[in-house]
Amino acid sequence: MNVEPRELFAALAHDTRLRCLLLLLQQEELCVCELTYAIGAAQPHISRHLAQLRELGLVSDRREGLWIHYRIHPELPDWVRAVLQATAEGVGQAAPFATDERALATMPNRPGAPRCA
Amino acid sequence: MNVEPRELFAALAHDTRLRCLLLLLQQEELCVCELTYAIGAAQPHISRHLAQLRELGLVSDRREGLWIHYRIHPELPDWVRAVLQATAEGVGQAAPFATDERALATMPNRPGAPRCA
DNA sequence: ACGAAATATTCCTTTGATCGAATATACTGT
DNA sequence: ACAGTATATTCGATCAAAGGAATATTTCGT
Repeated sequence: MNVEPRELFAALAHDTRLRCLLLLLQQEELCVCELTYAIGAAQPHISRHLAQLRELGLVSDRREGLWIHYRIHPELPDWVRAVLQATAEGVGQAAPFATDERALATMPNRPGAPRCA
Repeated sequence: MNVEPRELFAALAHDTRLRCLLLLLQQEELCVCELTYAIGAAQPHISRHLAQLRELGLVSDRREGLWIHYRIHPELPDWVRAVLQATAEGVGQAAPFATDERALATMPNRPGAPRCA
């Protein structure tokens, strides 16, 4: 897979998209409602930005019934993953990224996780 | 020094700025005319984008007579440097970044280097 | 003080991204 | 078939970034 640096960085240059990517970097897989809850934005807002990440090939999606689960694209080039990893280490403890994780942890009725129990 | 990820990535999301930064990552220090020659753009174009990098604190500048030498800001946070490094390793061998280095290598009358001989 | 070289800035126009609100689509259970 | 839930898309308006061309600034040598 080929990722143009200009397009990658343009994608990362928006808080909503970066927050989604950093959450996905931690959580393996998340559905739209989980991302919406964690970030605390309107659903169309999240969906729009997820669409951009999808069109760029940065994330892949998988439908499971009513839910669509997103994850970091499995074939993402190593250097792109390294960029994300470095960013997570650099700013992951600061707002709003750290608070996103905490918000997600307190979400009730999460799809996926509950049904594995 | 504090760098907002949104601003960092917005800065990297332009080829001219990324080309300047990747050249500086290799060359320690370069003046505007060297960057202009290597990239092959108009001087005001380069100068404008260098100004943005400077205002963001990503590069520092040093005047020496008629020339102004730029370098990666010495106090750049580690994670930002890691992002640049990963990018250089990922796309440094591809156009236009690789060709910039070759163009710079063939530049005649470079300030700085010549007078050290 | 003047001309020349290196660099920076301004002006104006154009293009592209983002947003809120509304609406559309896809799937499930009954 | 219908209602409800999750997700995606469209529309129109707004705002910021980028470009070309021209010009300003700083410094040096004489």
